[in-house]
Amino acid sequence: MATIKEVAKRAGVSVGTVSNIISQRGTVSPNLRERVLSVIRELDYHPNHFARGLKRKHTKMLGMIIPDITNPFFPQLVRGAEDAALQHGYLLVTFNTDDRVEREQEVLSVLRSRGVDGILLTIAHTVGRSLHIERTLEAGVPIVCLDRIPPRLPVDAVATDNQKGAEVCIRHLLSIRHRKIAIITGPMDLRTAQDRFEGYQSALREAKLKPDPDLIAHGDYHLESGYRLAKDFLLRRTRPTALFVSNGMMALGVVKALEETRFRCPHDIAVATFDDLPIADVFRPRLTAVAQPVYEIGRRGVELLIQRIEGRLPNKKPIQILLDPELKIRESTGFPGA
Amino acid sequence: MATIKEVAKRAGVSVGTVSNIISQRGTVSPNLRERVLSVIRELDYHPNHFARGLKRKHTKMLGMIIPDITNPFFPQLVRGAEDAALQHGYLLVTFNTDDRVEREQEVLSVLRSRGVDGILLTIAHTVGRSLHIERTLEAGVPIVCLDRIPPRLPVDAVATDNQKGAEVCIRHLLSIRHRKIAIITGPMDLRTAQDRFEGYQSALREAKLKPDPDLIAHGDYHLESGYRLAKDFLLRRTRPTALFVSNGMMALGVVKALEETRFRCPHDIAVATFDDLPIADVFRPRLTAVAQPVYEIGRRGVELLIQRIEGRLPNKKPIQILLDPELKIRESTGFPGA
DNA sequence: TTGAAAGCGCTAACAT
DNA sequence: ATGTTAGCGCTTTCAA
Repeated sequence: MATIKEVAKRAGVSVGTVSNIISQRGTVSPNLRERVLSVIRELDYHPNHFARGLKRKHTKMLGMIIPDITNPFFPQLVRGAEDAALQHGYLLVTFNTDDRVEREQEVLSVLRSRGVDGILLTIAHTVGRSLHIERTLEAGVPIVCLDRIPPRLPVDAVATDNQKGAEVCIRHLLSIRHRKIAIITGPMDLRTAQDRFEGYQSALREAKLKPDPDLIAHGDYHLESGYRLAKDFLLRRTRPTALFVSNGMMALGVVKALEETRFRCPHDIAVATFDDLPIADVFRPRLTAVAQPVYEIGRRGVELLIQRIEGRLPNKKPIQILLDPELKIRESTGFPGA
Repeated sequence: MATIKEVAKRAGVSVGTVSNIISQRGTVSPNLRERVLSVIRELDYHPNHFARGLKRKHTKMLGMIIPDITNPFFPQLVRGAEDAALQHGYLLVTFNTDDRVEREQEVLSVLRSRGVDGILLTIAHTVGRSLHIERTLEAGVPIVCLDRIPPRLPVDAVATDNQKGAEVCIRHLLSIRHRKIAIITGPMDLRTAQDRFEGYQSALREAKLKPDPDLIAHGDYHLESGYRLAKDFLLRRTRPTALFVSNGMMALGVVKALEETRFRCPHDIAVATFDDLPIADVFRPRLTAVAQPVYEIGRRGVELLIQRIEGRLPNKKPIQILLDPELKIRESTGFPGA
């Protein structure tokens, strides 16, 4: 590895000058700059970030903690974050927690000792307060929560407006004359699941319908529960006419149940889902879905985090950004009036 | 952030002693060690990784470069790598290249200047030689190639035995009496695609069948090409009786084509594919697939890389590990003799 | 416009 | 057994 010293020597200048040139600071004569730049190329010189970090007091490293990269929701989130981070000269280090709080704690600790400048966090599905998060915050490491907003914790966050998404979707179902609309919820200790459920209920109330306990099934956001609960609904004597699924993984389970039981959609039952997984395009009929701006959440999250890190925010008050989802009406709910 | 100096001062010892204690080196009297340790706790001292990296010449950071985390093949690869890296005390930093060589170059440069100890690389789909890779290798940064092995470049690698996988699969098709077996290949400048194609051909030759150009279609590993090429095959006057698809993304496209054209599988055409995407479980009929040990490739890749980094390998000779895939026979090819 | 030199926090070789 | 100290590669005054 060539060092700045070697570059300086070879170019016949001082290290200070080379430093000025690579950091685009100060004033250097064009011919000198040219000469130095060419030596840099020649020697295949890459500045050492550790020496730099040591001096500059920041690592330009961001940590990202997600439950599981293997869940098709997250790759897009990571992509959005990575693209934004790189654009701003930050490195992104990701970790999976498998939705386990102990793992989240461990990872947080690793990240801290590595001195990351800030952390993007999609919290593990947790019940109580999150002391490890508060402690990290207190230690002065900024955190931006993504997708899931921890209850009772003042923290920067970027997420989808889940309630609105569910409302819009249920309203659409109502508008095409559905009255027996079932829901498979997420795990009710998660805010996203609560909000989507709340949206479901408020849309029904709006239409003067009262939520029927028989039409409510509690899943856990995993494929298996979608499969099982959908089968339950399908195999009843009186089927609901429509089914709203609270996330994409469970919707995959629902599709599986549909394929297996050979009920036709939307003929026998209409299906709409939260999340528009890229993969969903493959099924017929294509699924009506509440598409979350996942990539955008990652992007905005990083931008908010960097603003916080660089002190470009007016005050300490946490900022929570809610992004609008988009309802994509497709064949699985039939067509209005059909 | 407390420094080692403050710890030393507060504990009334020299920095050298503190350093010895945290690195568990040298010999320190138990009482001194106790005293220092308690000061460390008291001050909430975390060693600065940058100063350490600057000195020790290693960062305990691994870079991982993949084409696109959004492609369902890669999350598992990343997971395997991450789990192994963490286990060995390394941090894993991932990057997407979108299969673009320029991006691969940029990323390699970022990684180098960040001083990663080694790099896991799934090369971008490229034609010519890869100078940037050779240069990185020359600069002494070990690289382990994953999944795709670059042609004409002596480098450590871990991949699936692609030829064998294709052979086993085609042999199975032959064993259940298929004779008109079509193939959708990958991009032929990729070794994996070549090898799978080679396996297809050699299995046919073995059965004294000569490959029929009409049954060979060249795709590009993306969903769209699988969709389009499958439709071509399906809409012919004389359909092939079986179709072998060279990767999972294209298989998704094939399923889409099947759903759209309403041909029945395996009745009208049998389908088998390379790659067993987790998502595939949702389709009916379930797809016969050559399952790659993806997670394992990631794991073994990291292990090989760390051995190389830590100089625990006997010599400089590149090690290429080929892992056996597993044929999962399912309904999409019907049952033997059916 | 350019150069010299003092650290950043830590490790490791060398003294004591 | 413990302390001293010279760097690691870079940035950043300050001086020339």
